[in-house]
Amino acid sequence: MEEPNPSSPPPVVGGVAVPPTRRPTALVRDLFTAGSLFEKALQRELAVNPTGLDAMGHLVMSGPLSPGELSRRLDLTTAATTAAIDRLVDLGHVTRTPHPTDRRSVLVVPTDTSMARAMGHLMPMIASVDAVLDEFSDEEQDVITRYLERVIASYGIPDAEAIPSMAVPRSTH
Amino acid sequence: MEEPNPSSPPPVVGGVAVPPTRRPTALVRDLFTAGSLFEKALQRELAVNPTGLDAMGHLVMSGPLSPGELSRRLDLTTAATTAAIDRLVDLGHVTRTPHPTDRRSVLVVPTDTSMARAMGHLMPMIASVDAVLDEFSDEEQDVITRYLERVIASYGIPDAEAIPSMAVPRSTH
DNA sequence: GCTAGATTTTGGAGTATCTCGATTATCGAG
DNA sequence: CTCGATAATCGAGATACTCCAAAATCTAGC
Repeated sequence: MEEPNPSSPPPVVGGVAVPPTRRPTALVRDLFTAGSLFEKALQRELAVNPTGLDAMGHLVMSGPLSPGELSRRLDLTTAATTAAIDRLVDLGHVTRTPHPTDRRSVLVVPTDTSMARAMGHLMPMIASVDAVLDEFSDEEQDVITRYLERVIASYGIPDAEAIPSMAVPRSTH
Repeated sequence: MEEPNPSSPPPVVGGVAVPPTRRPTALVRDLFTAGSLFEKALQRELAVNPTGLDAMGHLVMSGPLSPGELSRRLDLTTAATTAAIDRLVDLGHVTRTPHPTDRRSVLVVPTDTSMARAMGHLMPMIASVDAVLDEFSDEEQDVITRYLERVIASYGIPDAEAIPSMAVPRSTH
C-alpha cells in the first residue's frame, strides 16, 4: 500500500547469502514471536511495563523477595528497583512488609488479588499449550521432548531458566 | 544464600491451584527464555536498545523502509521513530536516502557492514537450530512440525509473524 | 560491649527514550 | 493551482533508567 519494496525480499543480506531453513526452524521463531506478543498483552492487562512484569514473574515463581535480590534478578540498580517496586505498590500488585530477621531489609510480597488476576490469564494459556500434547502419542511426545531439549541446548545459553517472563511456579517434582 | 524462602515454591498462587504441566510444555517456556536471552545478547552486540533491534529486524526482513512504515511496525510515534533512526545512523547501522518517487519521504536503508555483522551472529544460531533436525527422521520431523503449529495456534494470537525480532528473511518459496 | 566496615534501602541529579502537539515540505484531487 | 491529506522532524514534558550519596542496621574482631 506504500513501500517501494520489490515484492520478494532479497536472498542475500549484507553481502552474505542466507541459507535456507526447514519449516520447524521457522516455526521456532514464530513461536518466539507469539510468546512475545502474549507477554505484551499481559503487560497491558496488568498495567505494568516489561520490568514490572519481569518482577512479578520472579515473585510468582519464588515468593516474597527483598528489593536487593529482586534487583539482582532483574539486572537493575537497587535504586531503579526501588522505583519499580513503588510502581507495583501503587498498582496494588505488591506490598512491602518488614523483613522478619533483618531490620535493614524489606520483603516485597505479591498481593493475592493480583496473583489471581495474573493467573487468570496465564493458566488458560498454559493449559491450552499443555493440551496440545493430548493429540500426540507417548512416542511422539518423546520426539517432541528430545527436539525441544536439543534446540534449547543449541542456543548455547548457560542457565536459561533463570529469567522467568511470568512463569508459573514449576511443580518441582 | 540470603532469602527466607521455604525451599520449595508454593503449589498454590493467589488462592489458585496451579495445575501440573508436562515436560514439553515446560520446555516451550524454557525455549522462550533462551530466545529472550539471545536477543538481549544481540542487543549488546549491536549496541542497540530493544527498539533499535526491532527496527533492524524489520529492515533485514523487508529491506529499506520509510520512517512512517517503520513507526507503524514498531508501534511507535513517528517522533520516537525519528529519534530511533537517528541513533541507528549514529551507530552506522543505517543511512537515510531520499525516497525515489516521494520527495516528502525518506528510505532507511541498513548498511552492508552492519547487516553482515548482525548476520554473523544470527546465522550460526539459526544454522544450529536447523541442524538439530538432522537428528530426526522425516516422520519425526512431521511430528515436530505438527506440534509447533498447534502450539503456536493455541496462543490464539492473530498474525504472529508480523513482529520479527531480528528475523532472517524467510526464503519464501 | 563497642566499634569499624559491610550491607540494605532509599533519595536526588542527570540521561535516555517515549508521547503529544505543532511545523514545514510535498503530494494529489478537483 | 489551490487545498486537504500525508511525511518527517522538532520541542516540551513524562517515564524509567544510571550513578552517587545518605541513613539504618548488621556482623566480625577486639
